[in-house]
Parts: sequence; C-alpha cells; structure tokens
Amino acid sequence: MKRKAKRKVTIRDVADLVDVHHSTVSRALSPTKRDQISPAVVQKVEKAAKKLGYYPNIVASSLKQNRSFAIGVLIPDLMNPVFPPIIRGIQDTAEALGYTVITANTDDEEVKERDALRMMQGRSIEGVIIATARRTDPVVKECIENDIPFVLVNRTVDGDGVNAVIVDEDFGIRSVLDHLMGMKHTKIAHIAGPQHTSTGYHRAKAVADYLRMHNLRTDLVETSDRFTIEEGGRAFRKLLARDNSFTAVVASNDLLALGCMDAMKEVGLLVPENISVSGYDDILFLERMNPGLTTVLVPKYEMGSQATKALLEMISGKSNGPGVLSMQPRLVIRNSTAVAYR
Amino acid sequence: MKRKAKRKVTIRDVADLVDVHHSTVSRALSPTKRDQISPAVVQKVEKAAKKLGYYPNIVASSLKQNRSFAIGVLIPDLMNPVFPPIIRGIQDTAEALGYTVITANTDDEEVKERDALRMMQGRSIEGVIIATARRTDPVVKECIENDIPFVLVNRTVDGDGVNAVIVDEDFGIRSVLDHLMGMKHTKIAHIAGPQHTSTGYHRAKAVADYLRMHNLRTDLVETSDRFTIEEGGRAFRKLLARDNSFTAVVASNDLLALGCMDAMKEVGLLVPENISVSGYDDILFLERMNPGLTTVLVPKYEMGSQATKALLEMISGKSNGPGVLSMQPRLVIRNSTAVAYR
DNA sequence: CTGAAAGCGCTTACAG
DNA sequence: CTGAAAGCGCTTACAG
Repeated sequence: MKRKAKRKVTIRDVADLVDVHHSTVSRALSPTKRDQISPAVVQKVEKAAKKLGYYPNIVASSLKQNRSFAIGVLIPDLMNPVFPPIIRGIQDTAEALGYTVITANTDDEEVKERDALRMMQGRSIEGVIIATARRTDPVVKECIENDIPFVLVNRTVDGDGVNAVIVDEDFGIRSVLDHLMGMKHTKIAHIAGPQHTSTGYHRAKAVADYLRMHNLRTDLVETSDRFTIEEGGRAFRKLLARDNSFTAVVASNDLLALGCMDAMKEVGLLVPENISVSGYDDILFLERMNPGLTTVLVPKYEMGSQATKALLEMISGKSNGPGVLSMQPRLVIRNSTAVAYR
Repeated sequence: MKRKAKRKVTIRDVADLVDVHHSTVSRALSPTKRDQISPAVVQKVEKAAKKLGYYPNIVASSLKQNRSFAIGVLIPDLMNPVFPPIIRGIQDTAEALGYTVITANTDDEEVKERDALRMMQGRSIEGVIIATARRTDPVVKECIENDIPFVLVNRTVDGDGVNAVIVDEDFGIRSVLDHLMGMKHTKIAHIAGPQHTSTGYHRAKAVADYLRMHNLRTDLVETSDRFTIEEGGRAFRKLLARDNSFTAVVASNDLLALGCMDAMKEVGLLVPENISVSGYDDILFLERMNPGLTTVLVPKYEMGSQATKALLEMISGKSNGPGVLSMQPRLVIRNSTAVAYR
C-alpha cells in the first residue's frame, strides 16, 4: 500500500518555525533580497529551511513573477545524431544559470511545431531556441508576433533582424572544395539538402558559386527532400542515372553522404578509389566507418551553448541579441576522399 | 526597440467576452467538466477562446491542482548514444498523454543527481524515470522516502519492490555466448562494466555462470570503471598484459567493445581474424563500422516508452507499477565475430 | 447549469 | 529590518 504523499513543506512552515512572517522567509531565501533582512534572521531561516527540507515551489514562484526560469527547445528529432551535442550544450549552459530546458521533437512537421510552441507558452517559457527553422518559418513569425525571445541555432531564416547562431557555410564549403580541387577533382557533384532550409540552400549556393568561379560544371546537382540517409541514397541514384562523369560528390550533410555511400556500394563504386565523398556536420563515429567520412565539423555543443547564452542575455534584458553569430567550421579529412582517378 | 510584451489572455478575458463567470469558462474548457455546462455556452466559450488566442496557463493550473503534468528523466549523458532513443520513447509517450518531460544529465555524479531531483521536485514533477541507477542508489531511496513515483529504466537496483523496465540480461549474454561457442571459441574473455550498475554486474554474472556451466575458464575478466570507449581500451590492455590466450572478448556494452577494438588495432590484432568481439546495446551506426560490431540489441525506444506508460499509470493511480518488466533483447550478428582461429 | 468565494505557494509594493 | 495585504491564473467545493 502506498503511503499518503507527505505534504510539501512551504515557506509558511519555515516561517512558523522561526516565528517570523512568511514574507520575511521569502526575502531571507532570495539571493537578491537577502540583504534587506538582518543577518541573524537570515541565519535562523536558513537553518530552519534546511531542517525542514524546504525547497522552493518553482511553480508558485513562476506564477507570481510571471517568469518560469525555463526555456524551450524545438528540434526535429532527438535521434538524429546532430542534435544531442547541441542540446547538451544548451542544457549545460541553461542549467548553470538556473534555467530548465524543455525539449520537443517536431519531426519537421509544422503542426507539431505549433503545438510544441503552444505547450511551451502554456508553461510560461521565457524564450525558445529553434533548431527547426525553415527559410520562411511560421513558428519564427509567431515568436516575433508574440514577443517571445528566441534564437535560431544551426539553421536560420531568410532576411535579417533575427538572432541566430550558425556556421559560416561559405567557409565550410570552400574548405571541402579546396581540398577536392587540390586532389585534381574537376567534375564535382552536389547532393543538396532541402532548399527550404538555410543550410541546404546556402551550402548549395556556396557550391555553385565556387564551381562557377573555377569554371567547373555546376549542373551535377541533385536535391534531396530531407536530411536523411535514405534521401541521400535516392538522390544519388537519380543523379547517377542522369550523368556519371563526376569523380567526387559533396553532400549537404553527413546523413546524405552516408546514403550516397550506401548507393555507391550497391552499384560497385569504390570510395575513395572510384569516387570521393564528403559530408557536413561531423556526427559521431564517422571516424570508425568504412571508409571514414571526410566532413566539415560543425561545433555543435558550442553552438548550443552560445545560443543559450545569447537567449538568456536577451531574456534578462542585457542585450538585444547577437544578430547572426557565425561560427567557424573546420574541415576534417578522413579517407572517403582521395586523388581523382581520372 | 522591442515592443512591450503583450499581456497574456486569461480565462477572465474569455469570460468577459462571453459574459459569464470565469469559473464557467474553466469548466467549459475542461474535457472532464465540460458536461456540467450547457452546450450553447460551451460553444460560445470555445469560439471566444479561439478568437482571443487563449491557451491555458499550465503554471497556474499546476499550482492549484498540485500536479504539473510534467515528469522528470535522469540520464547520465545525452551524448551517450544509448540515451537518445530511450528519451525519444519517453517523450513520445508522455506527450501523447499530455505530459511534458524535463531531462537532466547527471554525468554519473551523485551530487548532480540529487540537485536534478531537487530541481524537479521544485517544478512539482509528478514522477521520475531514472536511467542512472546504481545497485544501491541514494536517489532511488530519496524517491521512495518522498513518495515520488518513479520507474527505473535500463538499469535497476538490488532487491525488489521497485518498478523497472530492463532487459533480460541472462538471455542476452547467453545468446552471445551460444553464438561464440558455436564458432568453436572456448577461451572467452569478458570486459565487465562497472559493478555498481546492475547491467555491469548482471552481465558479468551471466557470463561467469555460462562459462562455468560449460566448464570453460572464468578468470579472463577485467572490470571497467565506466561504460566508455576509453575504459574499454584501458581494461583490454590490462587484460592482455596478464593473459593473451583467449580468442574472443565479450564486452559489457558497445562503447567498451569499441574501446577494445581500438586497443586491438594498436597491438595489431585483427578482428575477427585473430579475435572476435561482441558488444551490448546496439547503438547506432555499428553496422557501418569496420568491422561491424556483433552485439545484443536492447529495445531502447520501447524501454523508454514502456517505462513512461508504467509511470503514468502509477501517477493516475491505475496501477502500482509493473514490478520488474523484463524485455527481450536480440543478438545481432555482424562481422566482428567469426570462427576461432585456434 | 452557473456564480461567488476561497485558495494553491509564492513575491512585492506599501507601511511602519 | 519586518509585517500585512494583495494578487499571479487557475480550479473546485459549496450554493442556488
């Protein structure tokens, strides 16, 4: 038989024990108001609180202060390996500043995004970190309309006036292409990510710009509908059916690259002997794969942590946000890329 | 310049618009109380709520009802690839039933576990799912003492009377060892996990029992301090320094197995030609590694989802909990295991 | 079927 | 430095 739940100890219980008013207890326990109370009383209150095992009811405090010390995070899917490091960066930073984070998976479905935002608003979150942004994003618009502080992470939105922590895509793509051209690749294909995402779009644009500048073909492009392994395979097969003259494929992210490699294996193309492949993100375990995937490392944990710092500063009114904070990615060369064989 | 935040619309605003008392609005909007109100009024209230963009303040509702529709989850580290699927299972299930989940990383540090639990209590969580249990666990004890409903997932605690969703470790280990013995391995080593965890302990025990029953050596064991790649390497090197007569090593989980394989590569041992290796968990991407790791698949998502179902039933008083719910793992054979070469 | 009142556990402006 | 009162936005027992 379950015992009846103990009644939680409240500020009033502490007050009774010390024989002061409960508002005094509230002040004595508040880091910012503590100095309004005589040290002796503060001491007694603290002792009593400890003795009774008092901990504050954040729900009540939230209601009164109209702040919740909670922030929301919108991601497509926790099981996509890009996100855990981002979220850990968010959680560690938020927690260090006394904030709790509530994460919701949206599976890239707009309905779920809206529902998640609603739920978070109901919980009075003080701000949101959004990793699901499309280039024009209704949820972002909703945040703006409702004055919910937010910062975008990883992906951003078209236009400006928005706070986002992203990666310098031009630099990332350039470093991959420099690497490939340095190994005599001149026919380079691109498996583009979904064009409604800033990452998919900007990486594709950076690839095209680079190739054009070097007078290389820019038509070896196939666009995927989602950033998944399956889509990478599908897009690669489609590309191959059209044209097989390229010696390297730059995928818009790692998952797409893995899908490409799966498809290559099926048709007997050897990586990197016959064809070079690169990814983007540097998700975990790439170095253990066969072959290890050359990629662009995106500082995931740091992005999460920076985004959180920015958001919390916005919330506390210390800043209007960083604008677009562009972090430096870094080429990681493994053995899916090699000198062009023809 | 940021506009002033709009005042949130409350139940009173809706009441004013329809010209009823706000308690009527509360009832009209409550799925369970709705039938106390005339259909006509319900309709009008719903329309008004929609028009004003009303959504309930869960914080206020929580305070009054003394329930929060939130549960907590304690994990060691989100970046450990075992956890994302478990958590996604938890989130999906919780969300479907109107619950929010708050996750905290504890890095296997007791202080952080206690702090996390405190924070969660402050947020009036209605129950906790604990993935961090040690065989004797102070946090579990604290939950019991404070009558916080909880269910353990993946790891359990010594003794019974506790609700846990785990895997049949005996079955899992037996299936690996059957597989290995079927391939003529007779000198089998074990890299054990931390013995203060039920998984580390029970898997080690299952290995020893099995080997003993088959009259094989049981002394080829090295115990790791943590379930990490580094520890796997360290433990394997230590084992190898002592005795190198085994032809297979069963690691207590995948991360340890990966560490073993790293160490094997360093000393020039080929997997599976010279030595077979198996893991446990079946974390993502194992099939893409070189070699693909043979392992025991733990149904991670389902464990999360079952644990949540159980917890929510306990919370709603529908059940006292499932006791120990033991799920069936499944051997996944890849190419890190092969016929013993001697 | 609906209203009026009380109260959940805090915080804070106002007095003193 | 401390107290008494009001109120955050809900829910619900009590009346009618």
